[in-house]
Amino acid sequence: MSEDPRTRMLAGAVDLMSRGGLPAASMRDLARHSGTPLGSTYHYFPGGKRQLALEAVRFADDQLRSWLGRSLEQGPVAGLREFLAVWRQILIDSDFEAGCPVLSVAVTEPRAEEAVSATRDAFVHWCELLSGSLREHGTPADTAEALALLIVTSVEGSIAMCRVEGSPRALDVIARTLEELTENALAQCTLTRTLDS
Amino acid sequence: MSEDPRTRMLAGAVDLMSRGGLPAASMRDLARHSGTPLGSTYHYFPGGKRQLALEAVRFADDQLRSWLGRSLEQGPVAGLREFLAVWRQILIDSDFEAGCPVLSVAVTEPRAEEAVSATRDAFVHWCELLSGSLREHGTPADTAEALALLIVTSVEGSIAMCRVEGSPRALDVIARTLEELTENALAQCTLTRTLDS
DNA sequence: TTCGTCATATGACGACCGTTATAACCCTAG
DNA sequence: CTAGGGTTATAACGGTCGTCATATGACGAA
Repeated sequence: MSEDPRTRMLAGAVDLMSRGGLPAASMRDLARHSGTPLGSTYHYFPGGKRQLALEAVRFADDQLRSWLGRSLEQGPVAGLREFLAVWRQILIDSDFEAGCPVLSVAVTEPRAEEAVSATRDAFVHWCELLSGSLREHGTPADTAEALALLIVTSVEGSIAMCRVEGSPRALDVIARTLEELTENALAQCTLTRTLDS
Repeated sequence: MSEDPRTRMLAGAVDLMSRGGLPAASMRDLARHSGTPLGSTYHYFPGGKRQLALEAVRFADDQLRSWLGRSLEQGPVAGLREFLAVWRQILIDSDFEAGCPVLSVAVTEPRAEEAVSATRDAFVHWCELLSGSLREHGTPADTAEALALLIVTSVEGSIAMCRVEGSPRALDVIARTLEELTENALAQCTLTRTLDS
């Protein structure tokens, strides 16, 4: 609750962004929402809203990468489950008013903004974490990449769909399919390895 | 180019929305963009921006449903290809500045707005069109629904990802996977029917 | 022609935006 | 205690937003 103001502002910006994209995260709302004075904003973020948006996206990216990386130590399926569980919790905790902050910025901002390239980095990071874990467990590189991309994109789409439906249905339905596909990719590789030996 | 002003405004609103969500579609920009006077906006849309947003989402929904429905007459795979091709074209024609207008509104707007429930309707419509075609070709209902949901969500996520990447890569990669999954679902059902007879 | 209706044009209103300047405050160093 | 830099508070700037009132034009009906 009482971290340093700068971190509080970043976390607040992530939360506001996840509810309506960057336009919904006004400097005044952000100051009120994070319990910091409006005047301080430009003390911590001299670059103004652009810098704040950029750092907020990276903040959300780092946070999810940390969660995802830790749970991937227990294998790709555990990582997938964590990936899904995190977003499901965010949806439910916010009564389906919040979604993925990275997607919100990706959709909302003009493509030239630095914050947008940070969203691309975030998506790529998540894909690489997942596909890397799949490859470590024997999945061929192209299959791993395709499956990781399918996971990230369908989860992002599902988050938005859940938000407008006011229900975690979409996320739960694709969860089953994605788990099957992942287990399938892993089983196929163990089969291959068995045949090779 | 010279349809009635009301339709021009709706099409213009869809285009602006697809580039940065509803906040990016200001009434002034829309008037300029669609070649209609600002004062006329409230003549055609007395409900103001809310009504315009609602109708614009339905407009985009109807348009895609028409395209999708027509191509689905040639089977689920043809429909899937059309679904992907439409978005790919929009991305490329706009130099990756435009995405899915429905997703933009879904992410941008507070959940209480009527326009948001129109986005939910759109997503549901597309899922139903796809899953309906799959069922018509013998796929079991639950499999059809899960696959259709996976298609719509992953395509939506991919559109956003392509936009920030400035490349159709994501869409092309998931296209292959989705086609395989669809053909698999169809093959499995014909196999089942063969065994039954 | 005169009127009335539909469409276009213009300008203004209050509200909020991002941003900045400036004044008050706290707290540690000397 | 005093001095001074880092932080907080307040007010204001120009600009854009959605919205509306009003004025001007087009044009068929009486």
